Amino acid sequence: MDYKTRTKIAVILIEDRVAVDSDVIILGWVRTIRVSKNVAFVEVNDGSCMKNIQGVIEQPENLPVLDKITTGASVRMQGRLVASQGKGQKYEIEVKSLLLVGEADTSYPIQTKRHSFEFLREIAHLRPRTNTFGAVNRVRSKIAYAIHKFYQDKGFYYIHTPLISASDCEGAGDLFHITTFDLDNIPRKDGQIDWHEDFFGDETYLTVSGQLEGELLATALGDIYTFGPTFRAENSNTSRHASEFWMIEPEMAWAELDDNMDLAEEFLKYLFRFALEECADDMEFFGRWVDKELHRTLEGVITAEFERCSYTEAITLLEKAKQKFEFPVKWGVDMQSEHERYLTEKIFKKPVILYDYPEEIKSFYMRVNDDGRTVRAMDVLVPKVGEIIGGSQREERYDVLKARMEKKGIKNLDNYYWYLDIRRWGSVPHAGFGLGFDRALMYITGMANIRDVTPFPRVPNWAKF
RNA sequence: UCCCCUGUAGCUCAGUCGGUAGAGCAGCUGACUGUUAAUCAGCGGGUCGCUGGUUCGAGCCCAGCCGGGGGAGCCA
Repeated sequence: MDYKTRTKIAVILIEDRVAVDSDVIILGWVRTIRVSKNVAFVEVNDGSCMKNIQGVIEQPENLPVLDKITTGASVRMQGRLVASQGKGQKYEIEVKSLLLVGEADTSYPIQTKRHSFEFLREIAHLRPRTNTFGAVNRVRSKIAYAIHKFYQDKGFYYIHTPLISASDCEGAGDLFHITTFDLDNIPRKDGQIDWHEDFFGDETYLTVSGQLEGELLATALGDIYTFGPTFRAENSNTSRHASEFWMIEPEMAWAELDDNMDLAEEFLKYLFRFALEECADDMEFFGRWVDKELHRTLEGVITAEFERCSYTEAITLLEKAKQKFEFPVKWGVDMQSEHERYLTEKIFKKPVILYDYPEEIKSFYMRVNDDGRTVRAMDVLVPKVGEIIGGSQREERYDVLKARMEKKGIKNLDNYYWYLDIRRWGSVPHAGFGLGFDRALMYITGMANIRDVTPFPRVPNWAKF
């Protein structure tokens, strides 16, 4: 059987680059088949696009293999591309040859009907063959590409920060330990675990962020971005949290908070527009079946000028609001998602960038304002989700940073000598932010659960496949 | 981790007052059809999440455990 020659369905149905009457070979999986005495229809999908192509067989009795061709089977279909006689598709294939490559018996779990996302999660090895998950994975790939294109076109360098980290205080959540110790026989010294005996001669973790290393590269290359996996051992059981997820973290030298805001706004708009323009077919599917408001929501972000509002102003606005909140509002408290969503959905009705948060509720590395009470942090809030980006201008003054780290109770400051060193020699103002890739994808596709935009999600109690 | 909901056929679900189970879809067989969530007829299909308790009798009531969903917190 010849697998080398084939025409992808997207080339026929999306790009419309194949002339009628051409001979084509399709390699793909049968989505559904209808056989009757005088005519049979086989719908094949090859993953190149949302759409199936329909093969028409005029004399089914001459093709006994049709008995074995069932939903889920892989086939090689050869024939002439013709304008369809039926409704619902522009082209179809007059089948000359139909070969069964891999049969699918009746236990194939994906049926020609709607399945719940919960069920499909349990068969994550097969769900990419469904319409929804085919679309999710295609868009995921395109958006990953768009991220690189956006930054590369701006002259940012893509850097790889380590996934294995020895700093236990990068700021966020619980960490996964990594070790080569025999867990039944862990070396101890004076009652304590003796990490010197471990693989790296030190206690190590999976990283929770590439930011600190990103700063090191930004203060040499100028503008950089990271795009890679991160790991959090938080016992979070929500639709928005995964234990392993991908994050984009740009970092710019010679930049202050307003530059950071400009970049974040431009970046989000670029990604959303890219999805609408480059994934039109898949996006149309999401708009029809997953979230009817999707296009309006994304267009709203693309066309809006993001509101910029200080934390202090936002608190004042929330205090004046008639809305009753579960968590009371008061200067100094961290913003709850109900507050964030009220600001972006009710007060401004568009994306909002909040900035200058109280020093006490934000991380050690954020630049302290002249008032001494606030730091140059920013969160980008969007309707329907709330916070989608978090970032800051970094503290570039050595003494101020060191004092703040001590104040925040960071032990073993010596472990961070390298982070402080870039402030000792040739320090520059710099700023950056983090965007959760999977969360951005949720926003773009309208999918409500992070487990359904990640091909093989890792969450508490689930690391299958 | 906390609060609420939930677990019955391959899938989605119903199951009344406690009397050992039913539908639609899928599958199989046949008929029919330029069909496209095809249609029509027939057939097969169950450790009611697990363990224990109450009861003459438990899918149903009680307890514990396990799984799933939604919300909250933490965050991206």
